Amino acid sequence: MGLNPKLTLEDIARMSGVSRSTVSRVINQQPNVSEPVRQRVMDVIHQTGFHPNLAARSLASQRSYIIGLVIPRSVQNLFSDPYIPLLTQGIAQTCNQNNHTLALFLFNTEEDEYKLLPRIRRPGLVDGLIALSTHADDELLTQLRQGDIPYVITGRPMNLPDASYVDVDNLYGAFLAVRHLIHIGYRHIGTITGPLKTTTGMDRLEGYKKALFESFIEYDPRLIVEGDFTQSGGYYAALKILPHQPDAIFIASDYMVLGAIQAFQENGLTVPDDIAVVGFDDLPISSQMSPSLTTIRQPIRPLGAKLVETLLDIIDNGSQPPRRVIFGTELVIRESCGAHQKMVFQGDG
Amino acid sequence: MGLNPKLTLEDIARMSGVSRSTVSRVINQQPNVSEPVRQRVMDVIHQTGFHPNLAARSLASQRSYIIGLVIPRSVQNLFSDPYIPLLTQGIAQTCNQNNHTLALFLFNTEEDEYKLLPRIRRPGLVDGLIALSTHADDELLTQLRQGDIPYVITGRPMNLPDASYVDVDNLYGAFLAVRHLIHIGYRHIGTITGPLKTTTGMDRLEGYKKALFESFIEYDPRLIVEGDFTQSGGYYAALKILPHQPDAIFIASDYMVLGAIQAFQENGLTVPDDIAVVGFDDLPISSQMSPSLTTIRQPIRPLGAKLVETLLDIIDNGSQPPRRVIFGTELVIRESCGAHQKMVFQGDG
DNA sequence: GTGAAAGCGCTAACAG
DNA sequence: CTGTTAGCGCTTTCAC
Repeated sequence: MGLNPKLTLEDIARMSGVSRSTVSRVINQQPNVSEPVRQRVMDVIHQTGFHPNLAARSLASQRSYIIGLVIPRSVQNLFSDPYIPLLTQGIAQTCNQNNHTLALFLFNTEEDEYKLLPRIRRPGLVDGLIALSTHADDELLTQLRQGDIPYVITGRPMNLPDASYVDVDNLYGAFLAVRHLIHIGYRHIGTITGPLKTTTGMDRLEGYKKALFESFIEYDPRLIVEGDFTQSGGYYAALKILPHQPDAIFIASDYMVLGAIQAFQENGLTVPDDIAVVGFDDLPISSQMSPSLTTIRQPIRPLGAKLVETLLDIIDNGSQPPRRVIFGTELVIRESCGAHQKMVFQGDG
Repeated sequence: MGLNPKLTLEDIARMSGVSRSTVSRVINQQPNVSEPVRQRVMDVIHQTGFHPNLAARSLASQRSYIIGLVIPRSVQNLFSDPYIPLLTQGIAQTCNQNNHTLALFLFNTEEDEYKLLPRIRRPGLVDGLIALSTHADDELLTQLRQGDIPYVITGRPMNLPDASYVDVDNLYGAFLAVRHLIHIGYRHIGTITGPLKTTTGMDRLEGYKKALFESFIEYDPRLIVEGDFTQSGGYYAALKILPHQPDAIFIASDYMVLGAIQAFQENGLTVPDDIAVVGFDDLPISSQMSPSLTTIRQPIRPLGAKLVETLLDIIDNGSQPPRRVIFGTELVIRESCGAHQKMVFQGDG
């Protein structure tokens, strides 16, 4: 199979008795090649195991067919959150399907940031970028806006009116979660939020407030504790909220739930009997843990797929007008909310 | 700062009154440039925000400065295991430090495998590859051996005598874990292994056996259950081992511990009182969970760093002789083994 | 439908 | 120490 490693278009052309251009046309599936010729060239290509050199193609066509995934420092600590690997899987798979290569830019340290940002912007490397969303003052976003590289952001960015992004309906998702708790009968409902300098954190808090408001429940500021989407963040936030004795709690990410539940256990509280829990994300682990987690499902892999598709669209057709895609979310009722114990749940239409 | 996007070496050369070659020399930090000239060129480069085109550089120098990380389908389900993201961080960071770009090749489906393998081998894309280890019959390894791309493998591969790899001392690590349990006083010690068609799984099982053997404890085959390094794998393996009433158990990865502990809880067993546990990896979560996990620490990030360094060495200096790096491991004693309750632990010299 | 020729922007001998 | 020159292997007009 994989025979001569260093063939060029020229060689294939000679071997099939045509010109370089024709071979190029065949490889790129362009029209204007007669069927017999196409066949002949294809045969030679298969027999030789030829692959065109990508650097040369990039240089000539001004397209590398590489897209970059940028994970800024501010979400680095979240890399153990299964959310990111899951999203990455969706992105990687869609890259493959579209014959693009995925470059991964992880910013570990501030030093990385200095070295990496200029490199990313080098011409001839990536055709476009997918950036994980962060707070507004992130250096990365500034650079993206100034640069001329097509990009798309996961999650609505804060001060980037012209940016394209893909997001889920965080507000409505959180609203669903809290309304569900209210329907079951809880009234003293707390929340552990995401970082409130991100739109994701803010929107989910808004949804929480909206659900309470809709049911004429006044919210107690002491029952709102800011988390940071990490497991240990969830743990400490839970400790902070516990003295105020919520009977139920909406936690803005499943990964934080893991930490929070540990805090509950250490304080002798069992879920859902002593405290009901609804999360957000629906990670694979959420259905397997015990008690299984009632949560808001967001379509993580499809989100990754859409990010790639949107980016490719922008690369091909320009960044204007900005693309905005919002995925819906879905309430998944399991054990941790206590619905099955407390009442016969009858839908919440 | 980021001004004109489409400058070329030629432009910089003209602007600083020298030839293209000289600018190239300055950029690549080659000798044979007088200090004044270097200064002048550097000034122009900074003022213009010039970055050389990477595709052109790749083509001319036959080096892309991109290295690929290949995660085969057989470890895809492990992508939620924090081990992989951690390793990826180490790899990414070291790539940055060495001015290389990291390309991520995730094989989700069999289809991906067909599309991706040929693409990876295209000339002009990657300078070399880091492959996560898998079982011997993985298509990927076959392809790597046949191809002419430099590569290095994480974990000793099975039937690849000439391959370079970076690994930890799995056998001795497992040995440490089990010897520790024996020292504390347990005698009916079980193990949940990794996949036994991988060297990692096999070596850790060997270490378990060796420790028992050394203490003249005959091993009970019913206390050895094969896992697959996943959380749910740990769960089911634990269910399978429980009827045979081990008083302690060595679990070949911390991530599997998470599943196993859930199985213990559901069966009314508490750790370490009813069953002692020692894991392997020492993930960030291992010290935070409750009870905190006694485990074998392996230096995951340094491992990633060494992988990159080894690969770059191979790229520069050839793949012969094969490089083999084995990292040591370390027993980290926490709560889950019950050492502190059972006895005053006095080291195990 | 096919081929010839002109680059893409850089590196790397080779002169000088 | 610096400049000239010849490619790297492909895409892409433009003729025919």
